[in-house]
Amino acid sequence: MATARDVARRAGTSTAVVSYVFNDGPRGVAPATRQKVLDAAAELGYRPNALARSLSRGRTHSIGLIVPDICNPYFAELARAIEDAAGTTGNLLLIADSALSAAQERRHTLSLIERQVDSVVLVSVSDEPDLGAFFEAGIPVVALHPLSERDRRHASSLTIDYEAAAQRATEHLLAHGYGSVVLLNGPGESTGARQHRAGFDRAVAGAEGVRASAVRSEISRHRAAEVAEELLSGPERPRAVYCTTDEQAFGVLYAAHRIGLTVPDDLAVVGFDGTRNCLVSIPALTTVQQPTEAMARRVVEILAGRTVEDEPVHEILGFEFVARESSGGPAPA
Amino acid sequence: MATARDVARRAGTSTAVVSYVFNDGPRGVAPATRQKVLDAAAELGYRPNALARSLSRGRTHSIGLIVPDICNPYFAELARAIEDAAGTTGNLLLIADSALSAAQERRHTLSLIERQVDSVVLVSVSDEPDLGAFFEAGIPVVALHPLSERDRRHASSLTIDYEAAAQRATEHLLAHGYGSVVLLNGPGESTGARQHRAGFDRAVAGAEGVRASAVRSEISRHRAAEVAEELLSGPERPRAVYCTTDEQAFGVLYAAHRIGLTVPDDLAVVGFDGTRNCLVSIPALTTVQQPTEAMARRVVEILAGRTVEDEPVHEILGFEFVARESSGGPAPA
DNA sequence: TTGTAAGCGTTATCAC
DNA sequence: GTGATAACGCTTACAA
Repeated sequence: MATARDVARRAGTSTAVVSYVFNDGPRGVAPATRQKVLDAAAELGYRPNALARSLSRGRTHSIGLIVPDICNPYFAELARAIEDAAGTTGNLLLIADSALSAAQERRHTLSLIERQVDSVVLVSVSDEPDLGAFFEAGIPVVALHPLSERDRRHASSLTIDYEAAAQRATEHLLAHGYGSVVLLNGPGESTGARQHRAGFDRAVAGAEGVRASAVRSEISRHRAAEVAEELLSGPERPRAVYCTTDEQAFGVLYAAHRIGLTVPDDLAVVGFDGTRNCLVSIPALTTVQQPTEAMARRVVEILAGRTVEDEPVHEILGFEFVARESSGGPAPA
Repeated sequence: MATARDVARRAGTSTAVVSYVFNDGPRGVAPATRQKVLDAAAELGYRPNALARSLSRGRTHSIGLIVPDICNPYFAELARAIEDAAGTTGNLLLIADSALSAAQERRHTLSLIERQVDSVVLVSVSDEPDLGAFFEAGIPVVALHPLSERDRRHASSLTIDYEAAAQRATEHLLAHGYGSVVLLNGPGESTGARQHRAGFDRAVAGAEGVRASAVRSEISRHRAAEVAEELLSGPERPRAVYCTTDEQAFGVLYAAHRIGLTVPDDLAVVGFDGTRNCLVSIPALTTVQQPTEAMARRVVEILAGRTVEDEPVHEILGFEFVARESSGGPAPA
C-alpha cells in the first residue's frame, strides 16, 4: 500500500504538502504542485490510512450503532436510515448487533470504545445499558428509546411517546367495538414496556365493559406465535391484540392462521414500528409508524459536534397511526 | 483517557513493559513488576488504544462484510452468523450495507480499505464487484456467491450450487404435477441468475408437456408482489412459481392473497435462502435452505491467516431442500 | 508556498 | 528482566 511518503517522493515534494492537498488545508498549495501530487497519488493508487489519520487527529469520523437484533427488520431499516444520514456528513456507521444478549451488548460497548468511535447511537436490549463506560471514555451517546431517570443524566434520548402511541392504538381497537383486548408486551420491565402498559391501561380505563389483559413474549415472530397460539386457543379468546412490535404482530397473524382464525373478522391485530413489511403481510398490518428517517437525521444532527460535557437533550418525535386491514381498517366515526 | 505512558509512569516502569504485560510478550516480565503494572492500569482505567495498536501492528483484527441489503432478513441472518463466527476468533465484524446500490458498494469498498480491515466477506449487488481495489490493497476477499471466470483469480468464493438447487426446487414442483411453472429470477444478468435459470431449464427439459416461462423482479417483497400480481392476473396464470429468494416468494404470497388465490391450492410457491421467516409465513414457505451457519464458520476459517498472495479457493457447500405447505408439502413418491 | 519535525499511542528491536 | 528508542502513517505547528 502506497503511503504519503511514497506520493511525496514521486511528486518531488514533502508529506506535508500531500496532506495539505488531501485535506484542503490547513495551508494552501500552488496549483501546479497540487496537480503533481494528485497525479502521483493516482499513479500509485494512494489511499490515506484512516487509522493513522484518526490517531493523529483524535477523531475517527465513525459512529457506532448498537441494535438489539439486526434480524428484526425495524432495526435493519433504522440502521439503513442512520447510515444514510451519517453518510451525508462523511461519517461511517459501525453496526453492532447484540443478538438479544446483554453480554453481547456489553462486548460491543467495549469494542466501540476501543475503536474510538466519535459517538454512539444506542438501542439497548436491557433497561440498564452501560452508559457509564461511554461516559468515562468521553463518547456522547443518544438512546433511541426512553431512558430511566438515572440514565438521563449520562446520555441523550430521542424517541416517540410510547404511552401516547399505545393509547392511540388501543383506542382504535376499542372504537371498533372489540370488547376484549390483550396487550402483547415485550419481555422484562423496561421503561419502554412500562410506557406501553400505561398507554394501554389508560385507553382501557376510558372505556366501558371491556375485558383487558396483558401477556408478554420475546420480540420475535416465533416466540410471539407460540404465546399467541396458547392465548388464542384458550377459553377466553380475545377479540383484539395490541402488540408492542411489528414482529410480534406478525407472529400473532401466523398463530391465527394456524388455528384457523380470520384476521380481522375473528381477531384484530395492531403492531408497532411501521416496518415496510406491514404493507405486504397477510393481511396488511395496522401499526404505529415510527418516524425512522426523521429520527435518523435528527440523531446525527444531535451528535454532530457534541461532547460528553454537553448537557444531554431529550427529544420526543411525533408518530403516525396507520389503520390497515388487520384491525378492520379505520375506526368508525 | 489514560495511555501506556501514564501507566508506566505510575508503575515506575517503561511503556515497553506495559506492552509486554498487556500482550503476554514478546518478552517476559517479573511477577512483581507485572502486578505493579496491572494495579496502575486498573487504577487509571487504562484501555489500550486499538487505533495505535493497529497502526503499529499492521492488523486491525476486523473483518469487513458487505451485503447488498441489510433489510433482507437473509443477509441479516448471515451477518449475525458471521459475527458469531468472527467473534470466536477475536475479530470484529464491520457490517456495510450497500442498500442495493452499486455506488454505495463502491463507497464501502473504499471505506473498508481505508480502515484497513484485515479481510472482506463480500456479497455484491452487481456482477462486477470491485475486487481489484481489494487486491491492490492487499486485502483477501471471499465472495459468498458464484464469481465470473475473470474474478475467480482475484478472490475466493464459498457458495452452494445454485444450479443444482434450482433444479431440485423445480423438480419438486413438477413432481407435484403442476403443469405450468414460472421462474421468478432476480434482476440483471449475474452469474447467480444464470445458474438459477440453468437449473430451472434443466428440470423443465426433463418433463413432458410443461408450460414454463421466466420473469424478473428486484429482490424485495414489494417489487415481487407487483410483478406477481400482474402475472397472476393475466390470462395464462401459472400453477407454480419458483422464486430465487425468500423475499420474492413472500411478495408472491402477498400477491396471491390480494387476488384471492389460495396457496397452495391455486398456486404453489417455492423460495430460496431458508430464512427463519419461512416458518411463520402464511402459509409456511417451501425453500432451499442455505447452510448459513456452516458458511459463516467456513468463511472465517478461510480468511484466517490468508493473504492476497495465496491462491484463491472456490468451495461449494451443500444445501437442503425443505418442503412445506406453500408448495403442497413433500412431493408424492 | 513549501519543508522540517514533533507529535498521536502503540509495538518491538536492541542494548544493558 | 527492563528501558531507550525507532518505527507505524498521518497531521500540523513552526520555520524558511
